Amino acid sequence: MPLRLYNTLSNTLEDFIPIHSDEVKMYTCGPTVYHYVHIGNFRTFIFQDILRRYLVYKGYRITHAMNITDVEDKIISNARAQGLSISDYTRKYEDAFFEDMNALRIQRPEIMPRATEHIDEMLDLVSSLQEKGHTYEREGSTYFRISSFDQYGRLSGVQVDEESTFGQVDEDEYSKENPRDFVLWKGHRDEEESWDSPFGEGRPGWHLECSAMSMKYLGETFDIHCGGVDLVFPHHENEIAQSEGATGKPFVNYWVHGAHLIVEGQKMSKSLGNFYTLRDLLDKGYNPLALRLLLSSVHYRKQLNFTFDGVSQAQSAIQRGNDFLLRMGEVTEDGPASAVVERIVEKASAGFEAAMDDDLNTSAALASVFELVREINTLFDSQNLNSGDRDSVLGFFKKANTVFDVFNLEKEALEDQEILELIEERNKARGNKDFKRSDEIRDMLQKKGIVLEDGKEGTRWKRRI
RNA sequence: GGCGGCGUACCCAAGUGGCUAAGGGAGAGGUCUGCAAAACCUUUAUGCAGCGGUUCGAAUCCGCUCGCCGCCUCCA
Repeated sequence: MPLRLYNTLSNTLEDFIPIHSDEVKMYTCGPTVYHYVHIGNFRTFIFQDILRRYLVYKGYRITHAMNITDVEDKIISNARAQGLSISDYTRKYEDAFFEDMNALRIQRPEIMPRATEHIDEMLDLVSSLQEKGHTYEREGSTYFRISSFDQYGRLSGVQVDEESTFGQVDEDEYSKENPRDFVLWKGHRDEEESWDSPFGEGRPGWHLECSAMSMKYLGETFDIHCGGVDLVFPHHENEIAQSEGATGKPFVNYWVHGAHLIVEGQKMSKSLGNFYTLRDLLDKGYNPLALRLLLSSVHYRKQLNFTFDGVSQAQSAIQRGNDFLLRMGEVTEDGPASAVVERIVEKASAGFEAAMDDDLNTSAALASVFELVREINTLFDSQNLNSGDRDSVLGFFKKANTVFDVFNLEKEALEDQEILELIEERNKARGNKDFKRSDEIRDMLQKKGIVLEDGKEGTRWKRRI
């Protein structure tokens, strides 16, 4: 079955058919590195990660590019205020971004270009646009004239006539022919860092980098472009205008946008005091994978209300999956998989793929995983499982986890000597009815995050996530 | 002013015309245990914001009402 994706360009669900049958080229708008990336940004990056991983799951080779915006108004003013160069200022946040991505198990895109390293490509693009009559110059800056591109507004549905403009227009935009015209190259001001160019000394407009870098690495027409909904207008609309204006070819076939995150029912903002970075959650003791699951488990086109209770709930759900994997590790009897187990695995697998194929219905996909957990647990309790069953179940789990990547499939140091010795000592104490000593050991391990489970088959231990 | 989304159990959340309304969390009961905890199982919506309509049949389609949120301006 083909993957179906909601394409903002057509406002409908479409079968996903890449330009090359076995290969997907995709571009996602990356972070502006002027601050630590917040959990709302990560909601978008995680949805993109799920998409990319599911494409790989479907067997596609993937080339994924994500830009790093390291030149932009806030960066320039913050860097100046701290007396740093742009690169010294941004590098810290860029490094932090990569750390956070690792913690959240967001796969690193194949190509992560920095805007400041692609000024030449951006200038080439402006030159092409100039040759084709899409630009004009005012007060040292070069603008894109949207009236020269008749498809303008096709993605967002925004009307180009001036009367439909609502709200205020920036003062320094008064000189534009149309308030919706956007800057390609900003003329030099004050002591800002700047670059020489055929359009005068200056720096690139924000929209320019994504067009220049995506086409450089993915071609003039490529498969998927993602971002948060807020980018539909004007950013992505402008990207289309710049790219198609310059090449005369379709820029992107599928535009896929993720809904925003709100916090405790309100828009996340610093003034409301509900603005969180991953670091804030780690400081409060939450596991990054719990955030990953929470952010993955709501459909990407539905607004997600972040709460701390939600993170805890996700953490418990991961624990349930990990506990299940521990139990599967205890299956010892050799033998071929039974028909019952095979049926359960097939059902789960079909359910998982049908859900993901349906515009990445992650909630339903996870339901398939947990339904299997319950059914196999029941069989496990009746002692009916052998190694074939286990391998079949784990095979499914492993595959599903290539997409979600929240469960612990590593056989972690179960032979951890110190812990095993303590458990043995405790069981001896229990045998001698020395419950004071046995409880002491139990409490001590508990404090280290290790939970003991006394059951029929003896004592099992696990680490809490 | 324009455009759009959402409202399903105590919480999160699938389901968008027809079998018993997924799944997770929490609570309750049970199994296990020295006691616990943990784990596992069972269980919890005659009901899908409200009111009307279409239909043999609606959470699902249509209309109105109420409530929440977003975009149109830098923004994931």
